[in-house]
Amino acid sequence: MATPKPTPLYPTYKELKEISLSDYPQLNSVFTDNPDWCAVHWQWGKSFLEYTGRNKSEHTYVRFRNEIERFLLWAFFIKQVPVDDFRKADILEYVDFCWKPPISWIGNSNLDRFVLENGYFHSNKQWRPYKIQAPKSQQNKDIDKKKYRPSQQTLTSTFTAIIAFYKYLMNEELSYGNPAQIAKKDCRHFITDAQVKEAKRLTEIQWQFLLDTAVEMADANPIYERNLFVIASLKTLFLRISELSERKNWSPVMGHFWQDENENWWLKIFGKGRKLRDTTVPLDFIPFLERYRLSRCLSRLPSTSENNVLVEKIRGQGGMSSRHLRRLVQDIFDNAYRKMKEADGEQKALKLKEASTHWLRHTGASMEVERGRALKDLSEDLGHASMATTDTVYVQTENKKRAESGKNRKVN
DNA sequence: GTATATTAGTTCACCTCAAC
DNA sequence: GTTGAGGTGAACTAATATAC
Repeated sequence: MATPKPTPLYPTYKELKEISLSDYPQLNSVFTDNPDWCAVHWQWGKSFLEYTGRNKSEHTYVRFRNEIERFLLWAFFIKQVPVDDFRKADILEYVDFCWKPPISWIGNSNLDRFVLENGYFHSNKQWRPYKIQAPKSQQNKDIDKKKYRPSQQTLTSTFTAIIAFYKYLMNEELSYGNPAQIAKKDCRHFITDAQVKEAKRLTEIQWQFLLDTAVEMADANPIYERNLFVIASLKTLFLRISELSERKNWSPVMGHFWQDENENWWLKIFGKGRKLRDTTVPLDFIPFLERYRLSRCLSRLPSTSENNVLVEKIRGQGGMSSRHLRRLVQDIFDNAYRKMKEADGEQKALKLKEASTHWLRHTGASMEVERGRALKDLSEDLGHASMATTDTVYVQTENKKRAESGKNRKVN
C-alpha cells in the first residue's frame, strides 16, 4: 500500500487563533474526505495548542505543534484509529514510525506550511512532517533520506508532547488514560547516555584572539562597536543571547545597569523561565560599556532612568531580535577564524569555526571557575535555579576528578 | 538527587523594508 | 533601484526549570 501524502494541519499560533476553515480549502477537505472523528480530533489538537500558545512560551507552541501534527497525521492516514482508542502498543508503533518515517514524509529544506494566495491559505504540497538536517561540514543537499534518525533528545520531546496532549485530554474528560506515559518506559529506541560531553567553550587564548579581533574591527570601523559590545557582554556577564534581545514582555534598556550604595555595578536581566535577576558587572567591563555608549553619542555611563535600548539597530527602531544579534556574533567569529587560520594554522582555529554564541556564556563561566570563584556566586550570576546545574554543565567536578585519577594508569 | 516538562539556542532558506 | 540590515518560519538540538 502506498503511503498517503502528508499535509499540514496547524498554522502558526497567530493564525490558529483566528482560523476559519473556509479560508483553508485543502485542510478543510481533509475533514470532508475522512471519517468524522478526524475533524473532532483536529479540534482537540487545536484547543490543546491554543492552550499551549496562551500559557506557555512560543517555543513550546512550535515544539508541541510539530509533534501533535505528526501524531494526528499518523492516526488519520496510517493507523486510521481515533487517538482515544490508542493503547500502549499503538504508541510504540507510532514511535517506531517516527524512528524511521517513510521517505516521502521526509524533506530536506524548510518550507511554509500554508501559502496565502488570493485570500486563501493553501496547503503547501512540498511541505513534509520530518526533515533531515545536513551536518554543518557537508553542505550538499543531496543527503540520503534513508539516513534520517531522530536524536535521543528529539525522541524524548516527542514523548513529552504526546504525554502532555493526553494529560490535557484527560483534564477535559475526553480521554480516560495516558497510553504514552506507559509506552515511554518500554520504548526500545532509548539508550542510556553516560558519555562525557565535550566542553563547548573557547580556551583563554582563543577568547583573547576573538576579543582582539573585535577591538580591531571596531577601531577600524565604528559600525563594529556594537558587535564588540555584544561579545564582551555575553562573555563577561554570562548572558544568553535572548537576554540581550527584545522580547514580548521585556525590552533590555541602558537603565538596567545600576549602581548600589557601594558603587558596585549590576545589570538587571530577564532570563529563562521569566526569572528576573541581577548579575554583577565587573570593573573590567565598564570601559567596554563606555566605548559603546560614546559611539552612540550617549553619556559615558547610564543613569537608572535611562530608557535607550541596550543594543541599538542601525536601521529601524527598537531593540534587536536574537536572530540578528546572533549574526553579529557570528560575523566576529568568522573574522577571527580567518585571522587565526592565517596566523596559527587551520587546526588551532577550528574551534572558532565550530563556536556559537552560547559558547561565550560557557567560556566566561568556565574561566571564572578556574579563577576560583565560589560556585554559589557564579550560579547566581548565571541565573540558575539550582547549583547542580552550574556544576554539571560548567564545572564538571566529577569528570575532572575521574580524568585526574585515571590519568596515571600504567600499561605494564 | 533524578526524571520529566518546558524553554531556549542553532541553522537554513527566504522575505521585507529602510537608508543610501 | 539597490543593497544589506533585519525579520520570519521551520525543524532540529541543547539547556534548564520544576515536579517528584
